[in-house]
Amino acid sequence: MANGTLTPGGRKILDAAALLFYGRGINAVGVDLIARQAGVTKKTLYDRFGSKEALVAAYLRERDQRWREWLTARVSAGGGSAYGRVLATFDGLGEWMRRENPRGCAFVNAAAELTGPAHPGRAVIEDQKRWLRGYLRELGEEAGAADPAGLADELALLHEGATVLGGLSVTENPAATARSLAVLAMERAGCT
Amino acid sequence: MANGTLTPGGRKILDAAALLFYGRGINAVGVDLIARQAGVTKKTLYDRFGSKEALVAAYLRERDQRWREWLTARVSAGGGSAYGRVLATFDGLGEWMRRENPRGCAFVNAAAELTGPAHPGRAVIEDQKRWLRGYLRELGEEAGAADPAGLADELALLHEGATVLGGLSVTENPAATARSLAVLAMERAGCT
DNA sequence: CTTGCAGTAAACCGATCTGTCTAGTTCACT
DNA sequence: AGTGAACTAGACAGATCGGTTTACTGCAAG
Repeated sequence: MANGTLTPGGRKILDAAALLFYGRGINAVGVDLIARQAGVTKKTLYDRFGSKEALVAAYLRERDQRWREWLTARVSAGGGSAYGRVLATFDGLGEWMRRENPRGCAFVNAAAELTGPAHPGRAVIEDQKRWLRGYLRELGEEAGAADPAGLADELALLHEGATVLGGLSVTENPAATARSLAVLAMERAGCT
Repeated sequence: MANGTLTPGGRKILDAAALLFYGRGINAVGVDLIARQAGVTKKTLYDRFGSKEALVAAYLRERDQRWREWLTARVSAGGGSAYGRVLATFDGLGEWMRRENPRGCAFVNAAAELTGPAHPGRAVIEDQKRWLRGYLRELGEEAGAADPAGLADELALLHEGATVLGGLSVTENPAATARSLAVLAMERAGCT
């Protein structure tokens, strides 16, 4: 079920599901609505994905992949120093939030709904969070942080905080706030 | 429908609802289950609260109230300086998370599920976030922050970030991490 | 030419959803 | 003694839930 091996019907279903799941919540969206919105019958949906659970997991997996590819590409494209690359993750986050995350982090939202520990979506959520922390740790290491793991914890916390505040639109520009705190964190960590 | 004016049946319903809504998600919990868990009939539930929407709002309202009272009491009881009171909010958050927030912020989780703008719970969520920011702003002011509003944005972001990470249990002690970042933010703000 | 995959159309399943209703009981207050 | 509030018990309604099934069409590859 890799991305390329998706039938046209499957593609339409996943696109419709992504929009509906993120916009209205996972439990609030039924498979009938997804199929209708995708212009596809329910049979096609079950032929392609097998269950709603699996469709949810596929939705999260694809969103995770898109975010990773987009962020790493944007950070690499900047061409700045290692120090600058860490800060670029916050600029990237801000842009992503504006464009794709009006309702906050899709994974945090999903975690709020997928309470059963057996749900296949839970593994995807954990993966997503673990990846970001690992990525930030790498960048922190390259920037010469004295304690890369500790710095990664701080940076991850800033990322999550910004995303939540952006979703609740309680603050003006949370990504910029997070970025300015990241500067302090990096200075303390001895980054250059 | 103030807290004290709640009938015994209403009390049991609200207690059961709070446990179920927070633990399993709002949309995943039906009124039948709430009534059964409360040892009460559905009629009582509808006589007391009128609708599930209203019950959800009441649940959020009460949780908000409990959090506010607990935090302010804890911060005041410390008896420290204004500077110390700001940091005490993070100690309080850490304790609260350990005791009451294993699944993250109830309001962020609720916001993920209550996507309809007309839902009465949305106003409670906004209130909750606005209150925390205002409280942090007051404390920052007392601590002599050059830009109390800006500092409040930073502190609120740290609070939310810690809560989210705590709910996903991706980091060891997110409240302590947030607290250490808060120190940096306060130093920059010129707090004494 | 045929096999098999991707798809449509639509009926069907049992369970559960929010919400309503009737009928009757307990109990405190006046 | 009488009233009204709070409650139990349980049937009922219409909609929707996730999921299955049967029958049929279009089409590309061997």
